Amino acid sequence: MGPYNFALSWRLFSAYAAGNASERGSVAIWWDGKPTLLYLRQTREEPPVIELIADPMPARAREFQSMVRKMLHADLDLEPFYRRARRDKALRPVVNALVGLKPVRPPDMFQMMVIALSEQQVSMAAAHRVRERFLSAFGARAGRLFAFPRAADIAALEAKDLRACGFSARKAEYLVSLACKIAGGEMDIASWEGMADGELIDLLRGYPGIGEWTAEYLLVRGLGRLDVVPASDLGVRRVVGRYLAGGREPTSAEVRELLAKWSPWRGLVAFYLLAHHRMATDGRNWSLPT
DNA sequence: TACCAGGTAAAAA
DNA sequence: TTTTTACATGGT
Repeated sequence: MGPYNFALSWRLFSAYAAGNASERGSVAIWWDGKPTLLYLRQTREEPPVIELIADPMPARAREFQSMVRKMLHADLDLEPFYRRARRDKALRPVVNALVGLKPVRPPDMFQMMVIALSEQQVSMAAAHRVRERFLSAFGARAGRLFAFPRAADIAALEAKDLRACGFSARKAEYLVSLACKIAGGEMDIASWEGMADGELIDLLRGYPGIGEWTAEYLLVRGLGRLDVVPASDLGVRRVVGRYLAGGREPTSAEVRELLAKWSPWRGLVAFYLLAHHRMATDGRNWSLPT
């Protein structure tokens, strides 16, 4: 199904994955009640295939593969997006430089909530360090990596336990409360599947700790709702300003206007702009392994 | 040393 | 109703 640049996609995903994933294609996840280490790589055959090795090989192999396919957006066809983007002066060089890039999403929505809450307000570097401490304290070791703790694991903790990782007292309370709601069934993630983006954003915003930014972030990054944009996101505002508005820094309302014409790929456009800008500026060596 | 960083909710005005 | 403030950590 169209191009897939796994190495590039994984590098962007793993850059801030703390101790959960490595740059070379491994990631620790929970499966069948056990912390499991996965290795992923793309073969050189034509067409390329994503090879998947788990240690130990997991139960329910078919379900397992389906979960991995979701993580990788394996069923996303980029071609319609590229056809549209290549007709646009601003987007053409961006997509041409990043052909085959897809977002990688965490396998678990509670994990995505931990990531989102950790990234509220503070720098990516600060959030990254907090998650490292969180993982080493409460994660489940799989090889040299850690699987994120599940909601039920965190539901059993006190807010002060999370405070010790560097979460603010309020974020710590929100995370324990969210964990309790998921573990207790009050928050039914399976039921989100059939809901429209806007409806689901409104639902999520009703939970303490989840504001507009977080709700939108959870949808696009955690659920793969690629038309959703966290328009108030500072990074999004900056790249949309840089690539689509002559360099000034737009408000979130202006971001929504500037991206309106990209539906149903508004979130994907923001992702591509962020990726392109990061690779151009952050000093990391983004060149792919040979 | 300040100040800012991929926000949120509660207090104050 | 709208505006202001506290919050935690890491980089500059």
